[in-house]
Amino acid sequence: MDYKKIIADLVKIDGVSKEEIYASISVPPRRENGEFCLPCFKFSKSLRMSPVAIADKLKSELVLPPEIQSAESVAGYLNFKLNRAVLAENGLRAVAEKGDVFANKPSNGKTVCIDYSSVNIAKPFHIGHLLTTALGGSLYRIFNYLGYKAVGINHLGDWGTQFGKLVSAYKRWGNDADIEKRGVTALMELYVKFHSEADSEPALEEEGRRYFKLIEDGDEETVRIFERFKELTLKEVQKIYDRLGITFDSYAGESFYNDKMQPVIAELEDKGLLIESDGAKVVDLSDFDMPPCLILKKDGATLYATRDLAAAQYRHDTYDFYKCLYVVAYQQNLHFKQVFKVLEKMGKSWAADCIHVPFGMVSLEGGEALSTRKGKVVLLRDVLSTAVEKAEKIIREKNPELEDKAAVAEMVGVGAIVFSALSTSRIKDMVFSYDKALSFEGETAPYLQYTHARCASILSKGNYKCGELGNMDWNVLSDDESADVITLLNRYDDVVLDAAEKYEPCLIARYLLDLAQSFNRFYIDHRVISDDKKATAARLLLTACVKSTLKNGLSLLLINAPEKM
RNA sequence: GCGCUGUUAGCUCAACUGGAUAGAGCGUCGGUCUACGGAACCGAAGGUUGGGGAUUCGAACUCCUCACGGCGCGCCA
Repeated sequence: MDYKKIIADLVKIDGVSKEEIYASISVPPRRENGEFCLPCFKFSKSLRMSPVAIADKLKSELVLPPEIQSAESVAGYLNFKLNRAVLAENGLRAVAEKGDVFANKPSNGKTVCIDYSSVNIAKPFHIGHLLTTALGGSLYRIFNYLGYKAVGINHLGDWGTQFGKLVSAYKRWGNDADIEKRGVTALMELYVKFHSEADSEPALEEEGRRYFKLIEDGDEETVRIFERFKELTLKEVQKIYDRLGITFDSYAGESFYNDKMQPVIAELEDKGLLIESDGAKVVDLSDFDMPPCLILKKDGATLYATRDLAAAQYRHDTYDFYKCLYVVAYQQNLHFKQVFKVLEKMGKSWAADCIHVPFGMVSLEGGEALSTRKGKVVLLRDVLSTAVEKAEKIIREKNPELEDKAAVAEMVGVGAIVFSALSTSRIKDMVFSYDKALSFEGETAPYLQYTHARCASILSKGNYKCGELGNMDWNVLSDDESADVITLLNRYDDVVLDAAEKYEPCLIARYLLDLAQSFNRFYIDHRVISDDKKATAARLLLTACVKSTLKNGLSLLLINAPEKM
């Protein structure tokens, strides 16, 4: 039910289109002014009337439909109060129709590629990777929910001389049993050792380059070693993805594009875009006030941008995407601007559909940057298990009878961490602190999960049956608290749409907090289960709608909602 | 130096895209339980929205300018 449309159809202003009126309708900041309002200030000039007079005049001309209870002219605003019984009936029926578990919208035939997480081989998965992983994973679910086909791409960092160095270190100091046991940690230590040894023995650098050349040339033994490191890393990282509920449709990373760059380079050459500069080959972007985009090094080797151009072309050819998102930190703003501009200069009409979705930096308390080499890392695995342990401890205190404590603790602990990454605007920098990440009160996932469990508990006590509307008294939902909940419930699909358009899962997070808060207020003030059967039926339905919306919204944020906790 | 970005309560963040008295959480202080789950709810204190200018009936939001922080600016990715 689109109340703005009802109001826009209702109000007639000379020389102002219905669309314009629709766009002007907003929500008053305070409840006493109603659910919707039309500010009349901007019509003042063309109508040659004061806003107050306009609002007065409009009010006198209104013929109110059953959905609207009253209209009032207040200081230049035309305020509308809804008929709350009608609001409740229409609003709750609409949510109830979606069922206990919302299904994804019907397919719209559009594909959205999402490049996210993009782990580096032989590097630990630390909290610096949390944002891209959570944001991308959430956008993946949001687009699927809205009827798109999302394609998750993990653009692996699996190419470069660093891997030659790693092989070199492995050959010198590697211990298979240790690597088997400690996995990526052992690999990373080898890599760090290589660097410290190379300081005193410069020949090592050359050796590293030589091993990388062997990988490039397809030397059987070296490639086998490298492939094993790759498998090992992916196996380890998969455990994290499983805990976060994240999946990928493609692991085509840097090495995948080795044989796909030549055609792109040739095309650039053909189109006369490739020019020489200080021995390197670049695409000039001075027309756009940007530094040139480096395509080939002096020695003819390809670069980051070369690979991204090939990847974009490949994704376009393979997926025919509607949008191709790059969920990558804002450090690479310029890089993506350049790459997309080069695509545009190449005449790719789809260049405009390539979108960088930037997000802020993660640092440690005290302003320290994360650094793998300096050992300044907080492993995501450790953060997750710490959170889960804490959740388990709290469950043992608060709900010792609970079955499946471990499973619920996993949902709560992991949820808290993921939510902390998704609850604020992407672009803001984030200082990681255990204290904040492990908070389970206030604006957190456990608060939302708790509210969901509270709903579940009420529904089970009230013997609520999903889909059974039956005979109920809608008037009992006319109070402020109920109306707030129902108004919010009706905004859900708009919020998800907005989150998709802006690539901002935090909009859903904020919304869910509002919804949970308004429900908890409702809960405190109104008894759901009472002797009045019709009233009980209505309040149970409201509770069920809140529960299913919370559950669906949380799932779009990669968070599970237990029935009990 | 140039470019991008950020700056809102002690701290972390909102503000329906230019609307009415700028709202939440944490923290502080004070309340609400013989419970349909207290991981909750209510109240209080706390703001010149970084400074200054401009546009507008109206600005946290648009424009200009300054300050402070982050990031980036050719052979890494």
